[in-house]
Amino acid sequence: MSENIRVRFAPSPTGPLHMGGVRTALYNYLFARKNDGKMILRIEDTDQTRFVPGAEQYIMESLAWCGIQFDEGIIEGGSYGPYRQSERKSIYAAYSDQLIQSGNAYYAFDTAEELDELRKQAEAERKTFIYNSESRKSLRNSLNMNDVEVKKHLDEGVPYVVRFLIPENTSITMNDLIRGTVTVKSETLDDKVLFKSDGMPTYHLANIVDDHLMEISHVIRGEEWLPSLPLHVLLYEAFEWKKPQFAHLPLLLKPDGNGKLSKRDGDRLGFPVFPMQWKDPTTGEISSGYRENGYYPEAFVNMLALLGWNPGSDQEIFGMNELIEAFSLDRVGKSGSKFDPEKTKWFNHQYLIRQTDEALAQEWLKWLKAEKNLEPEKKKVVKIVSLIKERVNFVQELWEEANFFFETPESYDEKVVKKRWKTDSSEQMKTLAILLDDIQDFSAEMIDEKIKIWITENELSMGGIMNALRLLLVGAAKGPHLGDIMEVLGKTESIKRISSGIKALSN
RNA sequence: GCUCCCAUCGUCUAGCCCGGUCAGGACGCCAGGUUUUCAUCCUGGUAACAGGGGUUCAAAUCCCCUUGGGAGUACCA
Repeated sequence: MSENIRVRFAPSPTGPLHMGGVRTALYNYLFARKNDGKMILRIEDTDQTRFVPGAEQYIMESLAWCGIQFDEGIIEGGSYGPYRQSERKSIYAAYSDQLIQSGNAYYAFDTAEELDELRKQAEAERKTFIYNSESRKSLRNSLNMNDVEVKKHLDEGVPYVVRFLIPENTSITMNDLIRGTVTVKSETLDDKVLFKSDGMPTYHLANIVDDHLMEISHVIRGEEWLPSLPLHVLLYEAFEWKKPQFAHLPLLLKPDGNGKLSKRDGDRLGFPVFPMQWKDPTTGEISSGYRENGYYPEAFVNMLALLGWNPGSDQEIFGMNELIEAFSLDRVGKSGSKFDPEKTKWFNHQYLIRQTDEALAQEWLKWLKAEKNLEPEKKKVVKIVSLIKERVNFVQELWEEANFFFETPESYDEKVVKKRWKTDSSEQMKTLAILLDDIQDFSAEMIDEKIKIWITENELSMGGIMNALRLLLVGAAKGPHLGDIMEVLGKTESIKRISSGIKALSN
């Protein structure tokens, strides 16, 4: 029996989760489900200064909207809790102490200001200050003090942090499921802070301790963590703990130019970068979300899944269960992916046209009530939707393609008038109106048949008649089959539009 | 700057590990066809192995260098 698969998604509640984060969560989720493992949500809120109210709630709601479910977490519970690091505060100090005792960490009494100053100085000389095997020899830390001095500092309550002691002259070899073997020399690493002077652990310590305690088997996270992997590996070794397997996901890049996808790109190029709308609690600024923009969560997830992973086949449309079935970490690419807002729309189109007419009508009915204060008969809406759904990417775009079903045209597209409204159109339309009035069963089939016969008998041009008629009924050169339009409008409305149109255009 | 990661059409990508295919698919774009219009749809087209060196009968595929891009470099995660 192999080990139990346990993965976690560990966001920091410092703001809305952006789509890159959603993708990381998604890959974790797919991996867990595929391998009969557990998916855990852990909130990493060790930085009290960056706490943003509502962010935690937002993260959970977004993931729920996407259909990403957790087996353990702050809502779901579980036997490895608590799942919020701020509530695990008491756990970490002992591990920090353990590292000091084993000689893997030390106290550092340098103040933030002192270090800032050193960084500034180094920068002036076009160098970078690093707290490492070289510089630590001349700084205010326990490595340079005897036990009495250290104790004195501690007893007097001098603020301190705990730093990890990077071993000298070794090379660290790490294995990444996506990148293979990565090797780094220990001299290039710095003695990272593990425990802050405010009594909270840093990400590095809390993360390793919690992953160990929660028996995480696979750490699947963004590539921005790759540079701290050596530290994490060293930490596991210092604790003498079994390491999880690591997989560092490539980043999501901006659609144009270079760099990591950011909120600004969305504003600039006009697409959401967040799954749901977010209102900044301090500035009140609103960032748009996929949900509010009319995207189906399935489409959003499908798009995200294919951004950096592929099934190795030509299939592009995947439901969640199909994604789970097909997913594997070794088909995740190594290079960053530029996000394509256009293809995202295409995905939504694919999901929209797969909705049943009934379901789509239900959605649109809600929209019509909310946006246009219309409450049309459902049967009619189902019919309209069946006629036009192929044309749109979003439910809210249906109106643009179908407004004429609800509103009598008030103006007529001038270009079309010029092209389609001929001198004899007026007479022809009058005759046609009488013909239509005569039809008892006002169905598309019947209408089509009658018109066709009339046109043939009088040797009229199909295009000429139909285009002029369309102009009167729709006001423009757009829309589905005319027979269908008239069936939906009904006899009375159709004839009314023809008469008023003739009147308007004869002036 | 330093450390690490990455590199196939404009974009997402298959192919690379285990060298031999007209380098395949999708989005977008363009053209043609269907249609009473528009859209859909169908057909076709556009367009890539970053550059250079090796290894080999043969390199997108293996090796090296260059270039380009990305990330990290906080008492943030």
